[in-house]
Amino acid sequence: MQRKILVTNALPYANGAIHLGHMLELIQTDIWVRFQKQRGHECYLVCADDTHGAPIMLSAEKEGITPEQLINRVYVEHTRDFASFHIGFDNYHTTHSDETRECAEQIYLALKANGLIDVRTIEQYFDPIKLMFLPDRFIKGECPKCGAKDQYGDSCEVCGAAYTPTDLKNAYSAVTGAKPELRSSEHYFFKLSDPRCQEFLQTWTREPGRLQAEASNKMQEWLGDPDSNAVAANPLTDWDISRDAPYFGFEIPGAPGKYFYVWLDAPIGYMGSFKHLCNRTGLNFDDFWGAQSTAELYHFIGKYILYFHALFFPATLQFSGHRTPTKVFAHGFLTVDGAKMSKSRGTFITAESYINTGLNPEWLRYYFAAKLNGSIEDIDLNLEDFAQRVNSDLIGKYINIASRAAGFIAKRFGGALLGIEDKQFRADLPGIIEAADEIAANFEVRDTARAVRRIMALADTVNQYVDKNQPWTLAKDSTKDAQLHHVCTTLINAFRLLTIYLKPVLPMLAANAEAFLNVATLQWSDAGALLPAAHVIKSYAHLMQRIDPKQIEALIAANVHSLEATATVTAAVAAPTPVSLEPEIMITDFTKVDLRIARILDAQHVVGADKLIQLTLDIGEENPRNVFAGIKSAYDPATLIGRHTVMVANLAPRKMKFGMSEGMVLAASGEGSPGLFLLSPDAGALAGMRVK
RNA sequence: GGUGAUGUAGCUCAGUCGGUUAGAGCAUCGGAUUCAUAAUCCGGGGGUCGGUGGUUCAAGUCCACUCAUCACCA
Repeated sequence: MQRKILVTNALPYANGAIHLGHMLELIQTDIWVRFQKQRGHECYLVCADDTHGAPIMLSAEKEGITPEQLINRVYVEHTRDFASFHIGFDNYHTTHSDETRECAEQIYLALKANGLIDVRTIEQYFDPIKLMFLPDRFIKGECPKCGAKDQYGDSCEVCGAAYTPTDLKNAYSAVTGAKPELRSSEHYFFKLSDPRCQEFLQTWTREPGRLQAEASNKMQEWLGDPDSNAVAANPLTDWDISRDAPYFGFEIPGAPGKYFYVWLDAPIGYMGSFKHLCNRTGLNFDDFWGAQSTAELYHFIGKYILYFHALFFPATLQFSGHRTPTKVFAHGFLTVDGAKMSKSRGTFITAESYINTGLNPEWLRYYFAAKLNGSIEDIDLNLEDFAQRVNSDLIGKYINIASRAAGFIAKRFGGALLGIEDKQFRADLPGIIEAADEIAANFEVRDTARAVRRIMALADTVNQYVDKNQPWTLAKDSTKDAQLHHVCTTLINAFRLLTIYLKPVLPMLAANAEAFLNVATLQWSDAGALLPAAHVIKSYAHLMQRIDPKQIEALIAANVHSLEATATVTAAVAAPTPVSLEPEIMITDFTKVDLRIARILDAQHVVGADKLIQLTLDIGEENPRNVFAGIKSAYDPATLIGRHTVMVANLAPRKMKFGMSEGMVLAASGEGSPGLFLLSPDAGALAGMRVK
């Protein structure tokens, strides 16, 4: 039966770069969603940038731009990073949108009509120069417990004490340095202390399957024990959902100068993003969010925001006429080499730096998949282990299978396969077909670590099969052609099955493997059948490069003191040597140049060429273009496959030493400064789009 | 300080309901092989299961305490 599934992952805050901690969650979510789609289910992944709040407002001000300008810029950066790691969002939106505003207002008004909104006056620190109330994080002072200086308003980094800003000694505003004043103001509260909320959450958080066991335990701490006769030891307090102007966010209906707190509209951003998708595609919003919805709804989050997703958000949904999440999936933190990510050690690794250093995003996808098991345990990225494991598993075990068989199939049998009986295959390589259900079950419960272990164990048995049958020996005896053909066909079929199993984790590699196998997009159900007799496969080209430990070193180097590095680059760019421009042209001259977005289908070294890389480019034509590009000094072909760039599509074909070049790709370079930089369109651009 | 987790080989991790001699991959060592990008196969070495105490015929597994790490809360 086809399931109807909506998935979200936590909204990244629009105030900083995407780093590998974000990628852990994005990759986990993407693998799960790709798996569901591959299984034939109706499944959507939506997310958005979280754009509201004081930090955004103040950051923008510091840069001398509007919050809108800031979040627009960050949106471009974020979506670029997601695309480069193959995160397949069905919609990536922003919380600063009409859709999110509509949802937030509707929810607020419904809660209000339900008697769950309370207004009361509270006292808060106020910056007398900036004329704004200060969030806890923007008040600093001396720790009331240990006396450490320059501590934030919520907790002390030196002694670990937690307190409120008013406890700080010699408090000052982190924005202006002024001494903050206590001022009172009316705030709006969501009445979580209402018995209806308490009762609902006590039941909801304990329902089997809603939360992971560890998460459910943790929630009981906040909710108190419903089985005890005493009043819950730790009853929920009402949740302050308003902030005073100036605040970058949505004004609360009927409350001039009051804005929704960013954490109210952030999860509602899931709904806003989905609504945007509905408006685009005609999906029915209420089928997924209405109180009567029978669709499945899942939120992937980090464990540190369980509080919001397992308590506040379900309660706001429940009492505003919506359905609640089917399940909330929390994951742990990412550490690098056993420690918190650190900017000074270079382990605070941004997604952008990972890609720019030339590392393949699927290496990271595989490594994370190999470690994620669906629990909320922390995950460590051990860089040495990362290189060894990816090289050994993916290249040594899995890809090697195709590589070992393909040569014989091409040279001896013209690329054509033998027909293999299902029964025969199961006898030759027991377990490979049979494992499909078990591996699927592992993916379903997000135990990708177990799935990967199982798949690699299968790859081991395939390599043992090669060793046992020694195709290279068979190849020397002309009477054993049929046997050789059988062995190699079995191997290609095994490779195809493993590709099906790995596809959620390695979508680009799988796409390239599909091209090699000359098959249509592989669905999970394709594991039920082998390739037919006389099926012809394409010639084999290496599907993935090994990790060179030097690349890891370069990655760390690129992230050490990343702030200074950025500053240096900016300075270098700011002082270019004066350039002499080409003679002025008219627009008609320019439009003669037909620039197109090209997707790099394949990139290969050119034997005998010092500077060239051979590119296969898709610009939406029937046949892909063959283009030679002089970018070998700056790019590793393997890292180019799958990315988009810009090409001159109407350049006269030119015969080169190594073949016909049907266009050129564009790259930036500077006189005297090293480096060569291919152009990339922002996320969303499709192969064949005109650039003008 | 309280609560929730985690701790198993050099590294990364399995270990179900308590049940033979605690497993795998990688790394390392020895051998084989040459189809494959030095890839692959066979074999060896390597562990007081963080520590202490308990329950039990039997504990990596259950209980108590304790140490270390992480998070949340006060």
